[in-house]
Amino acid sequence: MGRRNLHTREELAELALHEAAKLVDEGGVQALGMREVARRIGYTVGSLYMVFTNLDDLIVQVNERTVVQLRGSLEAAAARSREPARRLRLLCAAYLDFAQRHTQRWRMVFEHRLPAGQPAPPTYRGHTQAIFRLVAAALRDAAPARAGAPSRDTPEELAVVLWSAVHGVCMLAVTGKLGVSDTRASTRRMLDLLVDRFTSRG
Amino acid sequence: MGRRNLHTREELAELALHEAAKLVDEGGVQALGMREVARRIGYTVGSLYMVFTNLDDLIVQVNERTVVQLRGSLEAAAARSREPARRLRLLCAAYLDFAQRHTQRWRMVFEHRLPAGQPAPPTYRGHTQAIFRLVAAALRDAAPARAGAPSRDTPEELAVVLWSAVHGVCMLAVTGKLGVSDTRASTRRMLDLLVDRFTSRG
DNA sequence: ACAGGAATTGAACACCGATCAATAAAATGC
DNA sequence: GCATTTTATTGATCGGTGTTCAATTCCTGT
Repeated sequence: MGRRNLHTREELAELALHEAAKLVDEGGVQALGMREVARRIGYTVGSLYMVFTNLDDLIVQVNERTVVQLRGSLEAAAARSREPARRLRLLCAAYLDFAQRHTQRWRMVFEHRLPAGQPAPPTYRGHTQAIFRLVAAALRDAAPARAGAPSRDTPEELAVVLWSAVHGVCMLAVTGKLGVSDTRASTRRMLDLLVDRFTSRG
Repeated sequence: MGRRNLHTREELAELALHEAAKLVDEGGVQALGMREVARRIGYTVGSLYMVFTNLDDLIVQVNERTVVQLRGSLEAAAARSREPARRLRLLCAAYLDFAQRHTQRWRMVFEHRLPAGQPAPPTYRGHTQAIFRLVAAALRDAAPARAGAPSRDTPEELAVVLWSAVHGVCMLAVTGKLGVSDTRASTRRMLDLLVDRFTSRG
């Protein structure tokens, strides 16, 4: 077959990314292969290489979408309450919810290694930092409430620490590496406990 | 070549596991392959399959050793102080140190997926729980010091939360997914901050 | 010394990501 | 409307992987 022009390059990329994401959700990174993606969108491998430089590129672009989606979920959660402490808890719940609903894609974001060379695309950092800013804002709003000795630590630093911690709890819970019961409810309790302890002194 | 009997099965496994660990340390999971391991220990692939059922089996056994080594490091750290708060900080420092020294092998422990079927071997859980017990013990020792209202949360629950949090900080720091500066010193500060906040109310 | 068994190999298989000449259809010029 | 150029698409191909297994070669017990 020669050229068909059924889809533009953008459409082809869209199809591929969509199907790739589905593939990952179904069977983890391991299930993601160029041939399988091509088959599912009705093309052959060669066509994918017109749009993606290689498999890593495809993965990075899927990850980028996942991060955008995650950021959206967290922003929606943050908008649901003006009360800082409650907002933090909503953020945690949203993060855990996302990790549990899109476990495979979420893991891929954090576990994929790109080969030796250069780092993730700059847009990654943008979204990551936006997430940190959501947490930092909540922490900043929470801090003045506790009068008295103001903390030496900036909300930005605190946000990084707190969110890394939340991330760790979600990751171990979701991957079952805790060796303990990992019910949805118990994990939420753990997160509440973490935030409680973390914010109990400003 | 026929049988040589240069090594017993155990020795062969030992050689393979040792070289596999080195391979991972050098180039991550990606660098670990049956053929390469075989080449390095002076055998061919076939021989490896006398000792390991497949690559996943090899990986799991490398991971098991890593976990044992990690547990040893943490136990040594815990033995270095009887003062609970200080002991917690030593445990954190030891964990971070291990993650930074053996980054690739450490990541493999948490990131490796074994295919669909059964979970990690039971010895895994044993060591994992031993680690949690170290943390729980320190927390238990720390709790009575703060008199007044005793916490409703058991030290075991607290240990799981705290250690998951510590794990998250170490992981994001070590993999550079934070998007912020990830110097050794700053990460240790983050861990101290986390433990501080976490234990400031018993 | 011999037979039986066990260790070791190397070729094979099926799959993967990646490349690229060949091809067929659309786009363009006339 | 026809010829030419351009471009999308294919499918065969390459080197690599994990895995299997018949064949080989040596050790071991008698």
